[in-house]
Amino acid sequence: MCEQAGAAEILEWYDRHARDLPWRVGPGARAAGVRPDPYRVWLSEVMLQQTTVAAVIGYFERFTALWPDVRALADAPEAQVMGEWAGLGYYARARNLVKCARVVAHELGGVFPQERAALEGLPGIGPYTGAAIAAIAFDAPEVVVDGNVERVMARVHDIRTPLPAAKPEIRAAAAAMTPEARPGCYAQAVMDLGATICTPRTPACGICPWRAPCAARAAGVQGDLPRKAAKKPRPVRHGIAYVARRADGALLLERRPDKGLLGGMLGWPGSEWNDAPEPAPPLDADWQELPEEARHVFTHFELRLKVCVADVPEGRTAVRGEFHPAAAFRPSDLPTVMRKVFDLARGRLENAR
DNA sequence: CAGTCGTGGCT
DNA sequence: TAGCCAAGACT
Repeated sequence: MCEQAGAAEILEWYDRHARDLPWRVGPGARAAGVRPDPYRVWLSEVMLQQTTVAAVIGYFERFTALWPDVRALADAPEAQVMGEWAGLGYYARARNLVKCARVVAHELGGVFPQERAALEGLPGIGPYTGAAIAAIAFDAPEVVVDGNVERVMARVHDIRTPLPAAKPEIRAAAAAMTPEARPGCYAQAVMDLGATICTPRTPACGICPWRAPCAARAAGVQGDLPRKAAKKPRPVRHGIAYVARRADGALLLERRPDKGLLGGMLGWPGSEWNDAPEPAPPLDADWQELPEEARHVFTHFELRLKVCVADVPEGRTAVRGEFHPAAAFRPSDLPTVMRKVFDLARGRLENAR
Protein backbone atom coordinates (compact mmCIF):
# COMPACT_ATOMS: atom_id res chain seq x y z
CA MET A 1 0.00 0.00 0.00
CA CYS A 2 1.31 3.40 -0.98
CA GLU A 3 1.43 5.67 2.06
CA GLN A 4 1.03 9.41 1.61
CA ALA A 5 4.28 11.31 1.28
CA GLY A 6 5.52 12.40 4.68
CA ALA A 7 2.92 10.57 6.76
CA ALA A 8 5.33 7.88 7.89
CA GLU A 9 7.88 10.42 9.06
CA ILE A 10 5.47 12.51 11.12
CA LEU A 11 3.72 9.45 12.59
CA GLU A 12 7.05 8.06 13.69
CA TRP A 13 7.85 11.41 15.25
CA TYR A 14 4.43 11.48 16.93
CA ASP A 15 4.93 8.01 18.37
CA ARG A 16 8.00 9.34 20.18
CA HIS A 17 7.04 12.94 20.97
CA ALA A 18 3.26 13.16 21.29
CA ARG A 19 2.17 15.59 23.99
CA ASP A 20 0.46 14.01 26.96
CA LEU A 21 -2.91 15.80 27.16
CA PRO A 22 -5.88 15.05 29.42
CA TRP A 23 -8.27 14.40 26.54
CA ARG A 24 -5.84 12.42 24.45
CA VAL A 25 -5.32 8.68 24.03
CA GLY A 26 -1.61 8.54 23.29
CA PRO A 27 -0.18 6.61 20.36
CA GLY A 28 0.90 3.68 22.51
CA ALA A 29 -2.50 3.17 24.10
CA ARG A 30 -4.22 3.77 20.78
CA ALA A 31 -2.11 1.06 19.16
CA ALA A 32 -3.12 -1.24 22.01
CA GLY A 33 -6.76 -0.73 21.08
CA VAL A 34 -7.84 2.01 23.48
CA ARG A 35 -10.46 4.25 21.87
CA PRO A 36 -10.86 7.91 22.76
CA ASP A 37 -14.13 8.92 24.43
CA PRO A 38 -16.01 10.93 21.77
CA TYR A 39 -17.49 13.13 24.49
CA ARG A 40 -14.05 14.14 25.72
CA VAL A 41 -12.77 14.64 22.18
CA TRP A 42 -15.74 16.87 21.37
CA LEU A 43 -15.45 18.85 24.59
CA SER A 44 -11.73 19.41 24.15
CA GLU A 45 -12.07 20.40 20.51
CA VAL A 46 -14.71 23.01 21.29
CA MET A 47 -12.63 24.40 24.15
CA LEU A 48 -9.56 24.50 21.92
CA GLN A 49 -11.23 26.62 19.24
CA GLN A 50 -9.00 29.71 19.07
CA THR A 51 -7.74 28.87 22.55
CA THR A 52 -4.37 27.62 23.76
CA VAL A 53 -3.82 24.19 25.28
CA ALA A 54 -2.51 25.77 28.48
CA ALA A 55 -5.69 27.80 28.94
CA VAL A 56 -7.94 24.81 28.24
CA ILE A 57 -6.50 22.13 30.53
CA GLY A 58 -7.94 23.43 33.80
CA TYR A 59 -11.36 24.03 32.27
CA PHE A 60 -11.38 20.56 30.73
CA GLU A 61 -10.56 18.95 34.07
CA ARG A 62 -13.29 20.88 35.87
CA PHE A 63 -15.91 20.21 33.19
CA THR A 64 -15.24 16.48 33.06
CA ALA A 65 -15.25 16.25 36.85
CA LEU A 66 -18.62 18.02 37.03
CA TRP A 67 -20.07 16.36 33.94
CA PRO A 68 -18.42 13.03 33.09
CA ASP A 69 -20.57 12.32 30.05
CA VAL A 70 -22.81 14.03 27.55
CA ARG A 71 -26.01 13.18 29.40
CA ALA A 72 -24.73 14.80 32.56
CA LEU A 73 -23.80 17.93 30.65
CA ALA A 74 -27.17 17.93 28.90
CA ASP A 75 -28.87 17.92 32.31
CA ALA A 76 -26.79 20.82 33.65
CA PRO A 77 -28.41 24.24 34.12
CA GLU A 78 -27.16 26.52 31.39
CA ALA A 79 -26.28 29.22 33.93
CA GLN A 80 -23.93 26.83 35.71
CA VAL A 81 -22.22 25.90 32.46
CA MET A 82 -21.79 29.57 31.59
CA GLY A 83 -20.28 30.19 35.01
CA GLU A 84 -17.83 27.35 34.61
CA TRP A 85 -16.90 28.61 31.13
CA ALA A 86 -16.30 32.15 32.41
CA GLY A 87 -12.79 33.33 31.57
CA LEU A 88 -12.32 31.04 28.60
CA GLY A 89 -13.85 33.48 26.13
CA TYR A 90 -15.97 33.16 22.99
CA TYR A 91 -19.05 32.46 25.05
CA ALA A 92 -21.21 31.38 22.13
CA ARG A 93 -19.19 28.18 22.40
CA ALA A 94 -20.62 27.49 25.85
CA ARG A 95 -24.19 28.15 24.78
CA ASN A 96 -23.72 25.90 21.76
CA LEU A 97 -22.02 23.31 23.94
CA VAL A 98 -25.18 22.93 26.01
CA LYS A 99 -27.37 22.92 22.91
CA CYS A 100 -25.24 20.24 21.29
CA ALA A 101 -25.16 18.10 24.44
CA ARG A 102 -28.95 18.23 24.61
CA VAL A 103 -29.35 17.26 20.96
CA VAL A 104 -26.99 14.32 21.42
CA ALA A 105 -28.57 13.25 24.70
CA HIS A 106 -32.20 13.67 23.74
CA GLU A 107 -32.33 13.13 19.99
CA LEU A 108 -29.36 10.86 19.29
CA GLY A 109 -29.63 8.48 22.20
CA GLY A 110 -26.63 9.95 23.97
CA VAL A 111 -24.28 8.80 21.22
CA PHE A 112 -22.17 11.11 19.07
CA PRO A 113 -22.40 10.53 15.32
CA GLN A 114 -19.31 8.96 13.77
CA GLU A 115 -19.61 10.63 10.38
CA ARG A 116 -18.08 14.02 9.74
CA ALA A 117 -21.16 15.10 7.81
CA ALA A 118 -23.44 14.24 10.72
CA LEU A 119 -21.20 15.94 13.27
CA GLU A 120 -20.86 19.08 11.23
CA GLY A 121 -23.88 21.23 11.74
CA LEU A 122 -24.48 20.24 15.33
CA PRO A 123 -24.40 23.42 17.40
CA GLY A 124 -20.83 24.70 17.61
CA ILE A 125 -19.39 22.04 15.30
CA GLY A 126 -18.10 23.48 12.03
CA PRO A 127 -15.85 22.16 9.28
CA TYR A 128 -12.75 21.87 11.44
CA THR A 129 -14.32 20.40 14.57
CA GLY A 130 -16.46 17.93 12.62
CA ALA A 131 -13.44 16.60 10.77
CA ALA A 132 -11.32 16.56 13.94
CA ILE A 133 -13.84 14.55 15.96
CA ALA A 134 -14.39 12.09 13.11
CA ALA A 135 -10.65 11.60 12.70
CA ILE A 136 -9.57 11.55 16.34
CA ALA A 137 -12.49 9.74 17.95
CA PHE A 138 -13.43 7.43 15.07
CA ASP A 139 -10.32 7.19 12.89
CA ALA A 140 -12.10 8.49 9.83
CA PRO A 141 -9.67 9.64 7.12
CA GLU A 142 -10.97 13.23 7.14
CA VAL A 143 -8.93 16.25 6.14
CA VAL A 144 -8.41 18.22 9.33
CA VAL A 145 -7.42 21.82 8.69
CA ASP A 146 -6.86 24.21 11.57
CA GLY A 147 -4.43 27.07 12.08
CA ASN A 148 -1.56 24.68 12.75
CA VAL A 149 -2.22 22.71 9.59
CA GLU A 150 -2.46 25.91 7.56
CA ARG A 151 0.90 27.05 8.83
CA VAL A 152 2.59 23.67 8.34
CA MET A 153 1.16 23.21 4.84
CA ALA A 154 2.01 26.75 3.78
CA ARG A 155 5.61 26.03 4.77
CA VAL A 156 6.03 22.48 3.50
CA HIS A 157 4.61 23.53 0.12
CA ASP A 158 5.95 27.11 0.17
CA ILE A 159 2.53 28.60 -0.41
CA ARG A 160 2.99 32.37 -0.54
CA THR A 161 -0.57 33.38 -1.28
CA PRO A 162 -1.83 35.30 1.76
CA LEU A 163 -4.57 33.90 3.97
CA PRO A 164 -7.49 33.63 3.73
CA ALA A 165 -7.18 33.51 -0.08
CA ALA A 166 -4.78 30.58 0.26
CA LYS A 167 -7.29 28.36 2.05
CA PRO A 168 -8.38 26.29 -0.99
CA GLU A 169 -4.77 25.69 -2.00
CA ILE A 170 -3.84 24.77 1.56
CA ARG A 171 -6.77 22.41 1.91
CA ALA A 172 -5.79 20.65 -1.30
CA ALA A 173 -2.26 20.24 -0.02
CA ALA A 174 -3.53 18.92 3.30
CA ALA A 175 -5.84 16.48 1.54
CA ALA A 176 -3.00 15.16 -0.57
CA MET A 177 -0.94 14.42 2.54
CA THR A 178 -3.66 12.86 4.72
CA PRO A 179 -3.09 9.10 5.03
CA GLU A 180 -5.73 6.37 5.09
CA ALA A 181 -3.95 4.69 7.98
CA ARG A 182 -4.03 6.19 11.50
CA PRO A 183 -5.82 9.40 10.46
CA GLY A 184 -6.51 10.29 14.08
CA CYS A 185 -2.87 10.05 15.07
CA TYR A 186 -1.90 11.89 11.89
CA ALA A 187 -4.24 14.81 12.63
CA GLN A 188 -2.95 15.15 16.15
CA ALA A 189 0.63 14.74 14.94
CA VAL A 190 0.39 17.70 12.57
CA MET A 191 -1.15 19.82 15.32
CA ASP A 192 1.60 18.82 17.75
CA LEU A 193 4.16 19.63 15.11
CA GLY A 194 2.64 23.07 14.60
CA ALA A 195 2.44 23.70 18.33
CA THR A 196 5.92 22.56 19.29
CA ILE A 197 8.24 22.71 16.24
CA CYS A 198 6.63 24.47 13.28
CA THR A 199 5.71 27.42 15.49
CA PRO A 200 4.60 30.79 14.13
CA ARG A 201 7.95 32.45 14.75
CA THR A 202 11.40 30.89 14.73
CA PRO A 203 10.35 27.31 13.92
CA ALA A 204 12.72 24.60 15.13
CA CYS A 205 13.50 23.26 11.67
CA GLY A 206 16.61 21.46 12.89
CA ILE A 207 14.54 18.83 14.69
CA CYS A 208 11.54 18.76 12.34
CA PRO A 209 10.52 15.39 10.89
CA TRP A 210 9.45 17.22 7.74
CA ARG A 211 12.64 19.19 7.30
CA ALA A 212 13.62 17.23 4.19
CA PRO A 213 10.48 17.84 2.12
CA CYS A 214 9.88 21.39 3.41
CA ALA A 215 9.97 23.82 0.47
CA ALA A 216 9.87 26.96 2.61
CA ARG A 217 12.84 25.74 4.59
CA ALA A 218 14.73 25.09 1.38
CA ALA A 219 13.96 28.62 0.23
CA GLY A 220 14.73 30.10 3.64
CA VAL A 221 11.31 31.74 3.95
CA GLN A 222 9.77 29.49 6.61
CA GLY A 223 9.53 32.29 9.18
CA ASP A 224 7.54 34.48 6.79
CA LEU A 225 4.81 31.91 6.10
CA PRO A 226 1.91 31.78 6.11
CA ARG A 227 1.38 35.29 4.84
CA LYS A 228 -1.74 37.01 6.12
CA ALA A 229 -3.89 39.88 4.98
CA ALA A 230 -3.32 43.11 6.87
CA LYS A 231 -5.41 43.62 9.98
CA LYS A 232 -7.70 46.52 10.65
CA PRO A 233 -6.93 48.95 13.46
CA ARG A 234 -8.63 48.33 16.78
CA PRO A 235 -10.78 51.29 17.95
CA VAL A 236 -11.24 52.32 21.57
CA ARG A 237 -14.71 52.28 23.09
CA HIS A 238 -15.75 53.69 26.43
CA GLY A 239 -18.37 52.67 28.95
CA ILE A 240 -19.53 52.91 32.55
CA ALA A 241 -20.06 49.92 34.83
CA TYR A 242 -22.06 50.08 38.06
CA VAL A 243 -21.27 47.92 41.08
CA ALA A 244 -24.02 48.19 43.70
CA ARG A 245 -23.71 46.46 47.06
CA ARG A 246 -26.75 46.04 49.25
CA ALA A 247 -26.42 46.29 53.04
CA ASP A 248 -26.62 42.48 53.33
CA GLY A 249 -23.68 42.17 50.95
CA ALA A 250 -25.68 41.18 47.89
CA LEU A 251 -24.34 42.47 44.57
CA LEU A 252 -26.36 43.76 41.64
CA LEU A 253 -25.67 41.73 38.50
CA GLU A 254 -27.36 41.48 35.16
CA ARG A 255 -27.42 38.56 32.75
CA ARG A 256 -26.54 39.71 29.27
CA PRO A 257 -28.70 38.78 26.30
CA ASP A 258 -27.71 35.61 24.45
CA LYS A 259 -26.83 37.46 21.28
CA GLY A 260 -23.76 39.61 21.02
CA LEU A 261 -20.67 40.26 23.07
CA LEU A 262 -20.40 38.23 26.28
CA GLY A 263 -23.78 36.78 25.38
CA GLY A 264 -25.45 34.84 28.17
CA MET A 265 -22.88 35.86 30.77
CA LEU A 266 -23.36 37.67 34.05
CA GLY A 267 -22.04 41.21 34.23
CA TRP A 268 -22.38 44.55 35.95
CA PRO A 269 -25.18 46.77 34.70
CA GLY A 270 -23.80 49.62 32.68
CA SER A 271 -23.94 52.06 29.82
CA GLU A 272 -23.60 51.40 26.14
CA TRP A 273 -20.03 51.01 24.93
CA ASN A 274 -19.20 53.69 22.39
CA ASP A 275 -17.31 56.97 21.93
CA ALA A 276 -19.22 58.94 24.57
CA PRO A 277 -21.48 56.77 26.73
CA GLU A 278 -24.45 58.26 28.59
CA PRO A 279 -24.64 57.46 32.31
CA ALA A 280 -27.09 54.63 32.94
CA PRO A 281 -27.20 53.87 36.67
CA PRO A 282 -29.36 50.80 37.41
CA LEU A 283 -30.77 52.41 40.55
CA ASP A 284 -30.68 55.69 42.46
CA ALA A 285 -27.69 55.81 44.78
CA ASP A 286 -24.71 57.88 45.81
CA TRP A 287 -22.47 56.59 43.04
CA GLN A 288 -18.76 57.02 43.55
CA GLU A 289 -16.60 56.98 40.44
CA LEU A 290 -13.27 55.23 40.88
CA PRO A 291 -10.12 57.04 39.79
CA GLU A 292 -8.97 54.12 37.67
CA GLU A 293 -10.69 52.66 34.62
CA ALA A 294 -10.94 48.97 33.85
CA ARG A 295 -9.13 48.32 30.61
CA HIS A 296 -9.74 45.31 28.46
CA VAL A 297 -8.80 44.32 24.93
CA PHE A 298 -11.35 42.44 22.86
CA THR A 299 -10.72 41.03 19.40
CA HIS A 300 -12.01 44.02 17.49
CA PHE A 301 -11.98 46.89 19.97
CA GLU A 302 -10.40 48.07 23.17
CA LEU A 303 -12.66 48.90 26.09
CA ARG A 304 -12.12 51.43 28.85
CA LEU A 305 -14.73 51.20 31.55
CA LYS A 306 -15.33 53.80 34.22
CA VAL A 307 -16.36 52.05 37.42
CA CYS A 308 -18.99 53.49 39.73
CA VAL A 309 -19.68 51.89 43.11
CA ALA A 310 -22.40 52.46 45.69
CA ASP A 311 -23.68 51.00 48.92
CA VAL A 312 -27.46 50.82 48.96
CA PRO A 313 -29.91 50.02 51.74
CA GLU A 314 -31.93 46.82 51.79
CA GLY A 315 -35.30 47.05 50.16
CA ARG A 316 -34.04 49.23 47.35
CA THR A 317 -35.27 47.94 44.00
CA ALA A 318 -33.18 48.13 40.88
CA VAL A 319 -34.35 49.24 37.45
CA ARG A 320 -32.09 46.65 35.90
CA GLY A 321 -30.37 43.52 37.14
CA GLU A 322 -30.89 41.34 40.17
CA PHE A 323 -29.17 41.24 43.52
CA HIS A 324 -27.11 38.10 44.03
CA PRO A 325 -26.53 37.04 47.65
CA ALA A 326 -22.94 37.42 48.73
CA ALA A 327 -22.73 33.72 49.61
CA ALA A 328 -23.71 32.74 46.08
CA PHE A 329 -21.45 35.19 44.30
CA ARG A 330 -18.30 33.81 42.72
CA PRO A 331 -16.09 36.27 40.82
CA SER A 332 -14.97 33.29 38.74
CA ASP A 333 -18.47 33.14 37.26
CA LEU A 334 -17.81 36.46 35.53
CA PRO A 335 -16.17 37.02 32.18
CA THR A 336 -12.72 38.50 32.58
CA VAL A 337 -13.63 42.09 31.79
CA MET A 338 -16.33 42.00 34.47
CA ARG A 339 -13.95 40.41 36.94
CA LYS A 340 -11.53 43.27 36.31
CA VAL A 341 -14.30 45.73 37.18
CA PHE A 342 -15.00 43.80 40.36
CA ASP A 343 -11.34 43.76 41.34
CA LEU A 344 -11.28 47.56 41.11
CA ALA A 345 -14.59 47.97 42.93
CA ARG A 346 -13.67 45.55 45.68
CA GLY A 347 -10.94 47.81 47.02
CA ARG A 348 -13.33 50.72 47.34
CA LEU A 349 -16.07 48.62 48.90
CA GLU A 350 -13.68 47.16 51.47
CA ASN A 351 -12.65 50.65 52.54
CA ALA A 352 -16.22 51.86 52.79
CA ARG A 353 -17.22 49.04 55.08
C1' DC B 1 -17.42 37.43 2.30
C1' DA B 2 -15.99 40.01 5.95
C1' DG B 3 -17.30 41.17 10.53
C1' DT B 4 -18.24 39.45 15.14
C1' DC B 5 -16.82 37.09 19.00
C1' DG B 6 -12.38 36.67 24.50
C1' DT B 7 -8.50 35.87 26.64
C1' DG B 8 -3.77 35.21 28.23
C1' DG B 9 0.87 34.36 26.95
C1' DC B 10 4.72 35.53 24.34
C1' DT B 11 8.14 38.52 22.07
C1' DT C 1 5.25 47.70 25.18
C1' DA C 2 2.13 46.80 21.76
C1' DG C 3 1.21 43.63 18.59
C1' DC C 4 0.70 38.93 17.44
C1' DC C 5 -1.13 34.71 18.10
C1' DA C 6 -4.12 30.09 19.42
C1' DA C 7 -7.13 22.86 17.71
C1' DG C 8 -13.04 28.41 14.45
C1' DA C 9 -18.10 29.05 14.29
C1' DC C 10 -21.61 31.79 12.89
C1' DT C 11 -23.94 35.44 10.31
